[in-house]
Amino acid sequence: MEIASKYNPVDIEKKWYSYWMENKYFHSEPDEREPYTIVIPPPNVTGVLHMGHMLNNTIQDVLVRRARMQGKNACWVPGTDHASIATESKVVAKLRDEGINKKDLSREEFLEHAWEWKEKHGGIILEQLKKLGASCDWDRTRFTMDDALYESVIQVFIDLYEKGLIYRGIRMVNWDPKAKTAVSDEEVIHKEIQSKLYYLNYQVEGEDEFITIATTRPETILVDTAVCGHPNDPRFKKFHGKNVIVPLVNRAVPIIQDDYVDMEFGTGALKITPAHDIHDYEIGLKYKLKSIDIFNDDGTMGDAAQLYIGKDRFDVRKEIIEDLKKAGNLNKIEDYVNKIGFSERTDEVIEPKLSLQWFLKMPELAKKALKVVEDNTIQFHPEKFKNTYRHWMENVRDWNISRQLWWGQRIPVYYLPNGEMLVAKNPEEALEKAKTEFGLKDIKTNEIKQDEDVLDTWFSSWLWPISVFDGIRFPENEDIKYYYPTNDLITAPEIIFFWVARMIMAGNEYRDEIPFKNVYFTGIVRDKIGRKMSKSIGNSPDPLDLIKDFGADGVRVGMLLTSPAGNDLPFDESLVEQGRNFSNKIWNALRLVKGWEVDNNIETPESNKLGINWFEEKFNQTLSQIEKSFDDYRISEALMSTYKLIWDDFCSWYLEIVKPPYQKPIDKFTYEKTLDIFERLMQVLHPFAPFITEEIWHLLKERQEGDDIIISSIPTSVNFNESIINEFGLAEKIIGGIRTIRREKNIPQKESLKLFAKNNDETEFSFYPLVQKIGNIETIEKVEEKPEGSMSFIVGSQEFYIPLSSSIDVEAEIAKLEEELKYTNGFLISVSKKLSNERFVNNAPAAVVDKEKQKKADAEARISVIEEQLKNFGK
RNA sequence: GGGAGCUUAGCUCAGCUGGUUCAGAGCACCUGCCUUACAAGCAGGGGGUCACUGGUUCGAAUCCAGUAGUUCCCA
Repeated sequence: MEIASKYNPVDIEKKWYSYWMENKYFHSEPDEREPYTIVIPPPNVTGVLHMGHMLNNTIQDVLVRRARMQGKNACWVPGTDHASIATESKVVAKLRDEGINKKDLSREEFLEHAWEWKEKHGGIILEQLKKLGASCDWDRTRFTMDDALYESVIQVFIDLYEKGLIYRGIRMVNWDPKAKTAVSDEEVIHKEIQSKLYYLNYQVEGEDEFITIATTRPETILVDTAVCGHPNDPRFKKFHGKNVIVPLVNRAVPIIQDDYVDMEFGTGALKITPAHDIHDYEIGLKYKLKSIDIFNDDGTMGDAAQLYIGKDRFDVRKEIIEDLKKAGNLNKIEDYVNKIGFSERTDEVIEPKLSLQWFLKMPELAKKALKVVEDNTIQFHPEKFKNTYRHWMENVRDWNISRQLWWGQRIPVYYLPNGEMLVAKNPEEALEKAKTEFGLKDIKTNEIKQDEDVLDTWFSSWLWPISVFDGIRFPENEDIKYYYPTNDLITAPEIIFFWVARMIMAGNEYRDEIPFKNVYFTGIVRDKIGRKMSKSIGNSPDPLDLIKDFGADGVRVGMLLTSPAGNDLPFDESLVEQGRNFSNKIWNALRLVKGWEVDNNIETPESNKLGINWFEEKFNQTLSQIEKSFDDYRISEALMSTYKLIWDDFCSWYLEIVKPPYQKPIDKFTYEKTLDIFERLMQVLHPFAPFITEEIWHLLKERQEGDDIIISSIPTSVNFNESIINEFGLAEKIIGGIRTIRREKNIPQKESLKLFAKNNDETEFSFYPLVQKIGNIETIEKVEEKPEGSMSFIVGSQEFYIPLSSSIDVEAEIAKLEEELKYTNGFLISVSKKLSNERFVNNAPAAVVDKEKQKKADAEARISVIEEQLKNFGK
């Protein structure tokens, strides 16, 4: 068979992915087997695949493929979420490019455009995931605005409303003037910003005096409704009960006193703007101050400002300072660093704004959701995220669930002409309820108005593990009963509150059960110098290019090799290069094995038998480590063990041991054993590198239809004989000794050597035939004395000699021995010290003391061997 | 301002209940090899006072306290 010397993934990956799809291997239906379920963290319908998705979905695929090979009924549900803010703004922008203003469209017309956009761009990420090898059950693909999921959200809203957990209220909310909607606290990112502190003089009404206030937001003074000082502050006591004049607009506002004010900050005087600051708002409530909103929804000045109407808030800030300066009210300007909130979605500066919003009460929901994590009913990996989770849960605030947008589930609240409201699944039901429950027998459809707002996208995502199985609408359906709770959730710590916490709440509330048993938090993929990968910096490679260049397997392996749970992944192309090289290594192992000609008449050489026996033990030892790593969710560790098992143990040792001489045939037993081992290795690797393993699986042996690695049973570890592995370790050391001498003396591998072992009580090394083959050793014999003109090395306390034709550098030999003697003596001293310490001998466990005694004996034996050698050199 | 975490080789990290080779792995680096599976390779090698200080202990990278640096979360 002719096989290319370099592995070429492109065609192979395409071939197998379609093959798996055709055979429905990713599809799952409930049956008698144990289920294994993962729901994908639904990517934004607006997004394209980035490196974070690659890492996250690779891990999911590894777990799903492994579960499938363990005989579980594996189901990985894919899908997308509607991302109301992001999508709506994209659609608005697209319409703008076409000369259409959203304001000119009806809600229905706009939604038509939005759906059109979704149909066109919505599936991109999912298609890209296929290139990565993701074995999602594509027949189960869901979208948070699908009818079933939409209805589920509405049903849940109604239910929570009826339970009294949802309420409507005027609150200070985080207003995003770009998206023109409120966002939740979790969607605000606070950043330190270099700004200015402006000191402004307010004249006291009827006096010649001024009060100086300090503010970072001079543009809001126009709607100030008070100035406040600390009750104990002598600077303001005398003004109590008087008014000050707000500059420029010349409005009189009261001087009030409250201990909220920090006397040390600024001038100790605080301007109060209840409509635009949460603390001012509270003071406003306390002193019954008027609350005047100065801004329009887009962040421009509204009519209430009286001045600068229609201008942007940041432009006004510059302008008003000039005007204040002219009017003589500007005292001074200082540099000042403060924290400003930015919208997570649009990066716009958040405007605190009073507005009428819908909220979900959190304390009760949070309490239960905290408990299941605290008691490890749900396990976090790594565990440290429990702390973050606890902290948030214990300080949780009500969730603002309304968004002033159109793209999303419209809030199912209907207002009657008299201002009363009701909740209903749809307008028809609302009408019915108005008639029956509110006694409005003659009311008409157009007299009932539905709330204009939609629900926060997370208000659909939090139901995801339930709603993808339609478990909200039909709680007793077969799917939800079988697949829920899901097993593992793989996600980023950034959305632990947005999503993870809320899914747990929803699970408790609607299934009375946790949504998943384990949460694996991935890190952030960063570039070489530690920056987060982002489109704007342009420091992210295109994942699809990477797959093209290095193969999906190479990318998967490369990413996972250095990515422990919860740790950031500093991405470097050398990683995927390593992954690609690994594919190539395996590929060439295949070339070697498939190049062998089998001769049924050859006996199996002793060295091969030894190699095979050793590898079986080693395989099981490593397999048990891999299993343990998986149990602990140490995925990268599991991969590293697999990597070393294949590269080091199989390729570098095993294949070299059993490899027949050039152009000589191989015996049947070794050949079949080797195929068998190779096959098992590919199974162990399959979850990490699905494509190349499937290809090799089919190239190794003739397969019946349906005998595919993806659905094969992954090997499980059995007991292994550690002493065989240890003895092989000694063989490795002997070979190492031979190689060192070859290198030092420049003796090529082709030139065979003789090896002598000092005859002593040491047990016979069973691995000698293997040493002979790998070391190219003609004969191994026992001798009483070191042969003339030979070099030596020691393994344990066994001496070996290799006679050389060339002369020996006696001085160098002596120096080497003396060096070693010095080290061993030092070691002996430290061990002896320990053993002569009575407190150690008395307090340490017997096993530990015995070990130390053994170490001492070994060191002594070794010392005497070295000393004897030195004696032979006449020292 | 409050809380949590981290600090081990040039880089990314292991190191589970203190006790073999407890100072490790991969990559990077250096040396020698185009050895007929693989130069996307082979065989070797160097490199760390385990942040610092103190404590507990027969014994500390490991447990405790403090200090410094750093990251994240919350306000």
